[in-house]
Amino acid sequence: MLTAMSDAAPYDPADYPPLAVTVDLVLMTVRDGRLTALLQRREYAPFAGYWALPGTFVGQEESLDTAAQRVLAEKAGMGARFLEQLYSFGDPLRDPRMRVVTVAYFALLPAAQLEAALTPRTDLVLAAVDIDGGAFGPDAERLRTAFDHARILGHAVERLRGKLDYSKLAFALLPELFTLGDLQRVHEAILDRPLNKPAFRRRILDRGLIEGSGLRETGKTYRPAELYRLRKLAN
Amino acid sequence: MLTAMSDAAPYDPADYPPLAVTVDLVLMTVRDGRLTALLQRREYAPFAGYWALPGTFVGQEESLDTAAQRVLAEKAGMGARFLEQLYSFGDPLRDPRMRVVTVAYFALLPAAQLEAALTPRTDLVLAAVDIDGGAFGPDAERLRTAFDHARILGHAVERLRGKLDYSKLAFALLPELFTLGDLQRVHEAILDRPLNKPAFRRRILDRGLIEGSGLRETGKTYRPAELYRLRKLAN
DNA sequence: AAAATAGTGTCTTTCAGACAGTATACA
DNA sequence: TGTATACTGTCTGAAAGACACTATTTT
Repeated sequence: MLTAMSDAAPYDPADYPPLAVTVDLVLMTVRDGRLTALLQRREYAPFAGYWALPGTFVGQEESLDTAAQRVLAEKAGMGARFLEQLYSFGDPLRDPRMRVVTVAYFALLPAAQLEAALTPRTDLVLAAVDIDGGAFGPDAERLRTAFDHARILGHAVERLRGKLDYSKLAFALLPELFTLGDLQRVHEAILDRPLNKPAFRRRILDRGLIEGSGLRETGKTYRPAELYRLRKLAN
Repeated sequence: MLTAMSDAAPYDPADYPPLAVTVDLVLMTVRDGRLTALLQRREYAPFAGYWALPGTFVGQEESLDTAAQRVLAEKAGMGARFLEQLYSFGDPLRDPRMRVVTVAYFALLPAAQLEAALTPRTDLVLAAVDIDGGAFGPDAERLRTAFDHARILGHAVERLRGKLDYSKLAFALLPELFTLGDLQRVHEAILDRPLNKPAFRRRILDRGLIEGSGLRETGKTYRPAELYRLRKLAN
């Protein structure tokens, strides 16, 4: 029986059971109006042929955030515009081989940037995801997900929706210059429902987070929209 | 250098560095109009004389939630009305003795219930907390907190505020029967600001989560308020 | 009656949804 | 000129803040 550590004298190493700790990354973007996450096909048992989140063991001298950034750099090449810890999962049976506690993170990237980083790989897919953690391939077929990763995906979508209105997270999914239409489509993809255009514009502009660039779209067959950018100011 | 595990063949135990994993608990209540958390005075180095959150090591065969419930039972006797994972902290230097990753939880209890469970102990205090993680003793003196526990406290207060409006968490801080005034005082303590009474009543009653009991307060020197209870219905 | 809080009515402001209209690019 | 989308004006309804008022209990 374990006892509460703050009751105890200084630790005896025999007192604590060492566990493996990993970080799993939900790397998301909005592509073609759908919220998607990067999944990797597993080659080996268990769950061979199933799709899993990219992850890594946490090193002995490494913080959780650093481990997450390391996974991100491996998959997407250095930068993400948004990286945040999501939730930790520690069911003793979540990995059938051994006891592993995982700390899930989620990261956001503009679609163009993420797709560019992925080109060489064939075992990676950007899967559309829903609030229940369901993942769907290019032909809308359901993908079988490994371990408890469906649950992690569901948490990520939920967090994204919850923070959309009061954070700057949507801008991490867009290039530096974007139109209000682009921004609305990102919001609609995350919330999975259409939004009222005038109300959306008013709400966004009233927040004062973005400013017009004076530039306009080009190459469109209809009236080009003004390009906005995130204001550089505080926080 | 570690490699992403989903690239690797089945684990070689030498591949992963085992870490100690603990659970720390922010056990909160509202007392005398102030949001407070349970802290325990540390007897031994490091941080002897400082105040720390109660915690425990996570057992080899034990889920994170179960470990949190175990700490809760040790401090408050079985029941909490609300227990939720908060955030994980894994800075390599957060504990000077050894590498410890901690998963923080927070739990809510009515003040009367928590105070009853605490009576025998003198090394425990219900400290008023603020959004910056500051902790204050019975005479409003600032308490020195151990490890990164101030940061954990700040996260807990922030989470509580964020979820107050769209969850039932406030009711976990009240007895089964309570007045609308009691409920408003709980909200005000968590948000640390006064609320408008008619607007508060309308908002709460329109949500339909509570129902009048037909009973009234007794023993008050002024008009007794109606006692409400949480409706037993769905979710 | 005084004191103290419970509980209500109503005015105003704010903000989102709805919807129709005008504006401007290219084919 | 047609078409597609950008952008705007305005009505309506929902909900919160402010504030004054009435109600009900004990002392």
